[in-house]
Amino acid sequence: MAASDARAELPAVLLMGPTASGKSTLALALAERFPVEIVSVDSAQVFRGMDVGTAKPDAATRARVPHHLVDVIDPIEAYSAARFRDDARAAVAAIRGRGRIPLLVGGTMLYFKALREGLSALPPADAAVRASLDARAAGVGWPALHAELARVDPATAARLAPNDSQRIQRALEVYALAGVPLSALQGARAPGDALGPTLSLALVPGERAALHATIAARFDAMLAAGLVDELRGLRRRYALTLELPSMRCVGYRQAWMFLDGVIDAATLRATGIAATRQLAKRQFTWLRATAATVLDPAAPELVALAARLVQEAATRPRPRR
RNA sequence: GGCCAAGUAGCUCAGUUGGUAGAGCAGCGGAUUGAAAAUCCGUGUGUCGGUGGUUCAAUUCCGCCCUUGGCCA
Repeated sequence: MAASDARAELPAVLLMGPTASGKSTLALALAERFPVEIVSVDSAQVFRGMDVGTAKPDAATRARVPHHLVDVIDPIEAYSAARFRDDARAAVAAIRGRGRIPLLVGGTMLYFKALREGLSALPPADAAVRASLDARAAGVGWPALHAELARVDPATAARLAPNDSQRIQRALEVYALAGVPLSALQGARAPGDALGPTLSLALVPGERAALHATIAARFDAMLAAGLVDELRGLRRRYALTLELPSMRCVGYRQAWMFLDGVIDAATLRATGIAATRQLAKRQFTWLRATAATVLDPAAPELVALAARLVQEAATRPRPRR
């Protein structure tokens, strides 16, 4: 087997886990033992300038280990699962091209899914169509638009709740742009095997109470590190609104209300911590349905165990395609 | 020490003209196809502070006690 073929078959390592579970720490430990480059799978770390609240790796860390898909857009812009799928696949190919192992680390489970299973061929988001739908919903309410969806796309309407604003809007948007129902386009997915061989690891804390304590401590650390000041600066620099995807991120939304005087400091802390716990809970739900080797972050030999799994995946003979 | 008010779900509170109680938030479970740290769905038994009394029946009425807050000494 030629060396170039072996390189092309290096595994992509997927490291998934809820917020504050220790993913980054484990990833950096693996980076000391293997020639890896990290690909962030995180819908919040893509925003430039949002460093404190997204627990973004610092400059020293990024100088030591290459990080991809961090700081890719401004907070007034929007990212997407489809763009992530494209960007991540390109990054994985480039990393393999350098003979290194792509280590994809993060907690945005929809992005992992888009990467592994692919996405259907659908029209991209259209700001004008969305603005129009938002305006109509403000007048008649989302249940009325849900009823409208039921007339043009009964299959999609049937699986959506009348108040699921985001999905109703998307379904109507697709119909407006494509002229055919979303349900008619979703059947055929672009194949997800473009990722090549993968090792899927899930870092799942066994004790919820311990994770909750970690979450609280980490949010306090973010406040102490200047989360509110960071947002104040961002609001000066950009024409931000609370409705932007960036400002819906955990911590920033609460800090925004604090800066506006809607909530006090104690409420900022309480709601910020609660929102983080709720995020973690949704991530648990994804992980329970995701095929992966489960690791307990509290395991004494965690790094050694993970390293062995990566070693095995990297040296296992793989059939030529 | 006296007077007043309050003690009900993890938290903030509502309520029962006596038939053992319910909201918001939190928590927990689930969904998830170009905004996903988003969006949405489901889920509420707790010595109703303690104790004695009245009553067929007390969380509810009465007595005493405890705790907290306020006012007066």
